[in-house]
Amino acid sequence: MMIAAATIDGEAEFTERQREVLDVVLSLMVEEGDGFSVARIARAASCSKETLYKWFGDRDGILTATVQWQASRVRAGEYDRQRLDAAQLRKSLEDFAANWLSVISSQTSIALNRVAVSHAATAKSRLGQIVLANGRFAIGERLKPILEAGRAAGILDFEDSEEAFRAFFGLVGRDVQIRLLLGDDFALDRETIAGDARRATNQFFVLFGTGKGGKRDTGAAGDTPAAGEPKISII
Amino acid sequence: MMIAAATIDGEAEFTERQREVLDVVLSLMVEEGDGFSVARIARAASCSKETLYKWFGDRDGILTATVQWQASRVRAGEYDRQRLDAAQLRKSLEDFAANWLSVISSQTSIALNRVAVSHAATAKSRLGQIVLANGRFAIGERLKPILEAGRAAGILDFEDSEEAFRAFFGLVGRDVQIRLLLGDDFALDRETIAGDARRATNQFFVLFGTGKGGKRDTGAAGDTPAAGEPKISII
DNA sequence: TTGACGCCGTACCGTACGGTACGGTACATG
DNA sequence: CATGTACCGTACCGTACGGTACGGCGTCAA
Repeated sequence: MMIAAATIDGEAEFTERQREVLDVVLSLMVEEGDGFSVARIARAASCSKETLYKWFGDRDGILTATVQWQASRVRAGEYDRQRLDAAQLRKSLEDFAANWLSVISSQTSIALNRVAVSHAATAKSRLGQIVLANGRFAIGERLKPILEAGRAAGILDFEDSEEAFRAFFGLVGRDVQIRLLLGDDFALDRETIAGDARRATNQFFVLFGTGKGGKRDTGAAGDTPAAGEPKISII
Repeated sequence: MMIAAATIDGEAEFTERQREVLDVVLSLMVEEGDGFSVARIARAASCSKETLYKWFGDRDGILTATVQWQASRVRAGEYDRQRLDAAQLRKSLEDFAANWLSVISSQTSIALNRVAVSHAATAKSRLGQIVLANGRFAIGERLKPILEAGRAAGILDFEDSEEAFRAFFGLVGRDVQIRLLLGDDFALDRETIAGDARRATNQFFVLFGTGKGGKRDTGAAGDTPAAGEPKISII
């Protein structure tokens, strides 16, 4: 009984043992996509199939719980936005971009997105919605206040923060995610990520900056501080 | 015997009957993802499973042939680049963007990309590479000469045409493809596509235009000519 | 007419999977 | 100790799928 439930936003409550099992499922996803059987999960996690079905209902419930568990795990990292000058805003955006690039290029994110995409074809799965809510839309809701603060401070200029965010999204991500999802294993090391983040931020400032304090160049970045560990989530 | 073979670039040769069958497979993909059996294909296409296996080898061969058939089908549409002034270049890019947006938001493209993404998890399938070659990289190779012509004419300024293309790619696509792949069924009608294409082109000119003849605004587009039918491919 | 060929429809086979049931064990509670 | 609970390991079941085999039919060429 007592199937572990959770919301689309990833607010799931799992026991310690359940989290262990879900981590095993996650590693299976990374290694084999979603082409593994429930029996394989049970073997890898040293638990019984009966327990898995009792906890999560069915196979799709196991995958859903895994995605929610991953989503709820990395919820930390609030970007400070006091002391807002152009340099500070630029650094925030750059960190944000680097962080997001490191997330979407991680094996975990690729695996989760692949599974969610393949399950999105058959509408009877919420995986796609969950990944969207905790990926694309979560970072949108987290970045837009920063952009709006930049506008309030006279550093940025745009009408719709959603549109501004989507432009930033495109400048940062470009073709990275679709290429990775389709199996193009091109390298994306720390230096590349940092350079891409810097370039995207520069381009964003060219498009939406007011000029009050921002440098302007659209070329490739030179030396730039390495991005920190991923603080924002997700998927 | 005689399994129908084709290259990664989609240069496949199929008989009329084979093409009929592959179109049926394509419609099945659109309707049900890749969760259909070979028996289902045979029933829907009124052919025997034995014939399918004879033609395409195995199930993965059927899917691969379908992707290649779709890729080889829509190979038309070469953008003219004589008479290159800024307005002409701007229109080319705008058409290109609108065209690509209409392609990636089509049910066919979404279905094919979903199948390719899910199969990219297990390395024993070429689907991801085929879609990449005929999607992302094909449009890159088709657009970059246009960009370089614009640079040669003094209208655009960039160092690396690949980087310029990727910026254009990001400005046009933004979050559209990943949202659609994950099942976010948001509307993308002709007017929206035309407006997005115009906005992206404007932003691209802001970033990479020399100013020799291009208007400059980054805001949302007003009235704009509707995009034509998809002329460039693909997937 | 005969035979070869290509294809359809269907039956068949082995397997692997999702899901359930059951026995056994550790532990906690009274 | 007795009882209940939660779980593991394994066996089991029904089904559905990938892949193969076979009979039959239309076509075409000799």
